[in-house]
Amino acid sequence: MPELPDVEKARRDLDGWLLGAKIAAARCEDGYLLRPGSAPAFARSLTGRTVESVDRRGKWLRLGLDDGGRLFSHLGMTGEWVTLATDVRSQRAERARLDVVRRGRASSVRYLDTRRFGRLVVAKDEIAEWTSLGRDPLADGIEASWLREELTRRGRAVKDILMDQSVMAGIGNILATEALWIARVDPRSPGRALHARDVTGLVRGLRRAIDRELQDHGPRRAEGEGDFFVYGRAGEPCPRDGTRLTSVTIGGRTSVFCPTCQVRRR
DNA sequence: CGGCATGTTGCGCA
DNA sequence: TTGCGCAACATGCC
Repeated sequence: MPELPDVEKARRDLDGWLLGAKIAAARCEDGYLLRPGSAPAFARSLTGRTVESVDRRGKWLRLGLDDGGRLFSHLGMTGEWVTLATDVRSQRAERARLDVVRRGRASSVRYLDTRRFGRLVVAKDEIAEWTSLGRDPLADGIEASWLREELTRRGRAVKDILMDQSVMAGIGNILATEALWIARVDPRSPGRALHARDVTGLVRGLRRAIDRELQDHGPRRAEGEGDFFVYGRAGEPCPRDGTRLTSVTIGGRTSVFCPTCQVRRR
């Protein structure tokens, strides 16, 4: 699920469920998700608090509490927040729950995470994972001049730079793959080799890829097998020119691209 | 059984 | 110091 658009959707959900709500009970028995932290500290720090803000930066979420404390949440690979009635048990891997009361109505917000790569961190102040994040494409916007400077000062593969959370926050393998295809840039091209036009193309590509995922093309999402241009489609024809899509590994991640219309800069 | 997966971190080697 | 590659983390699905 989670790259920037999915995390933004989670933020909107949480904002709707939790803003102004008082936490009547909080539980997370999964010590592995609390890195750092512990089940007792989680319950103690959250119980009785009121949620005053719900923010997102890159792939991180942050709840601001009335005593100045915060709850940070990273969805990892399979994390998601849902809401259920207080007495309903989730069918899937539930790892934490916040039982809240808002305008006199009780509800329960649950954190589900099959693979448990996610994290929940309760802290008094900001945490380094949050403060060291780079520019957020949605919240801060991206300017071609800024991106060009970031790319041209690095020799690493452009796809690697796009996914560097300390440069730009929120871009993962899917968005980077899609944006590079839209911009017709080979993912292996060194950042500093890109032309000015490649960079403007990338800015547009990122925007399009993010907006596309932000749309709720919800109904037949399950069966439709994800409607990506090239992500997950190695071996299939390029939607633009029909060339067989190739895949390479960059920074340990599979990168699909069209060897014909995506230009490789040196 | 092996391979793969939307994420991050840490280690070892240029 | 920078830049990689790669294994590891925990779990499910082909």
